[in-house]
Amino acid sequence: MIEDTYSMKINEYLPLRDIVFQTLRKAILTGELEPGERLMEIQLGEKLGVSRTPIREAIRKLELEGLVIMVPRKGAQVAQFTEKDIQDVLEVRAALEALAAKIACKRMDDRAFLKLQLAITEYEYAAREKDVETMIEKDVEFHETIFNATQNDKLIQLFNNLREQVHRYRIAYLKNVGESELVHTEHLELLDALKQRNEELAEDIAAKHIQTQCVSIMRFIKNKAVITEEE
Amino acid sequence: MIEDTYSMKINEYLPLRDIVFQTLRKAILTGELEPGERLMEIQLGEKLGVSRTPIREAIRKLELEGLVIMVPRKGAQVAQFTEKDIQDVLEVRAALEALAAKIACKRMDDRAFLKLQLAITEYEYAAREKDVETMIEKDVEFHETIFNATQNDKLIQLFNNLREQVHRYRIAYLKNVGESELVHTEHLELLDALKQRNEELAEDIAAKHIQTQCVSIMRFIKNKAVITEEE
DNA sequence: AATGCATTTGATGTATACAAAATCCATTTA
DNA sequence: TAAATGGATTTTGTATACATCAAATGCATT
Repeated sequence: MIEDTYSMKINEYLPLRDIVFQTLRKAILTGELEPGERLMEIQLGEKLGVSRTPIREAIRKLELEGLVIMVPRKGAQVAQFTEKDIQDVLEVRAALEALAAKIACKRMDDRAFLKLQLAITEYEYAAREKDVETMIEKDVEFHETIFNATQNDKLIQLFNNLREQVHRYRIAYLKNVGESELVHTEHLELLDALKQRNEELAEDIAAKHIQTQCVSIMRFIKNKAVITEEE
Repeated sequence: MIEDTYSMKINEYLPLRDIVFQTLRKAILTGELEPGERLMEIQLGEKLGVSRTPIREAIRKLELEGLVIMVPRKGAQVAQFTEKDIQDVLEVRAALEALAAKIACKRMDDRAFLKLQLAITEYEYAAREKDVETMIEKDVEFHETIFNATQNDKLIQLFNNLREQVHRYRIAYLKNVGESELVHTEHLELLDALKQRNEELAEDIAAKHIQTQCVSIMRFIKNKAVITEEE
């Protein structure tokens, strides 16, 4: 009873700054706020119905996360994300996915395996209906399950950070049927390696999987660049 | 001339929040602010001679970095860092060091090799005089040189973050002569592997090097726990 | 003496006020 | 006509004021 009240309160209570933080973050990641766009405190405050204080505190967090950059005496603007930034992030993420796969090999139990299998299957269903939103969701679920299995909180934290950094570029590239099937295949392979408890193989597949993504995203960006230039 | 003025201004101008951020961060990492200690805004503001606003914004960043945790309606307190946290961080760092070593293998030039050699030598000199401060400095320099050689900004950023997370626990364990010699030896081995451009070997040594550190720090903490209990 | 309730204190969360800097636009001058 | 200058406007950086909540204190009652 006491725990119930307590946990309720935790979920219930959210400072405005955290709501603003999540709101702005989502807006940046979905592209609603475009790279280079200025984040003006009063304007955002009016839009969200809060004062400058929570806005500023949210911006401080976004700043540390690298989603916005501060120009002295000019305020915040949405960070530009170059191709190199994406490659850098994915290079690191590949290493972390490999690490996660290695650790998960030791620690995953049947329940976790079933979770992975479910995510894979639901991904497949979504892919058939070209429901990209759900596909991404299930893809995230697949990787999240592996990271959670490591029980390494720092690793999980970094994964969440890196994942979101490239999120905006993943939204669209899965629309390509070829890519989406490749993702499916690689997920199956990884699950298999994990079940075999073959650490080296799992590491290898996990890293390669991200490298594949990197190539896909790069291709996607290059195409998009051409498209948006026409607009 | 214009560039000069400009760059001067960049270095010259620092918002109070950033000064406060760096100050508090250092205080936490050096242990001046102890784990569990509350960070009260008014009190800190009086101490540092600023108002609550910059204090709060600094705390938001420390919060995202994981150095302080927020208790709803109770404010910030210095994060407790358990043994598991250290192990988690070092497990991740080992993977990142391995990645850095692999990439550095491809990219390091003679100048970088000389920098490493210099750091190693200066470390050795400092070790002879039991100048722990300089030893740590040179150790950091060694690893930093490798990470910088990767030219992967995200990797460098994460390294800086992880490095600082365990900094407070490294201050003392190098005092042990045996540990300090082991560090020296492993640095030499890594430099050798890098010069050979042997990626697999370099990865391996780099990861093992951090694992060694992890074991040392754990041993150090266990000893310290006994000591501080007596106090 | 212990418990329960009211008051008070003090801290956080949020909003607003003020100052300095940067930007923009119009006017002026060469 | 183009460049420069000066003031108005806007925005950030910082400080302070107000509201809300939590815990502590103290007093009264049992």
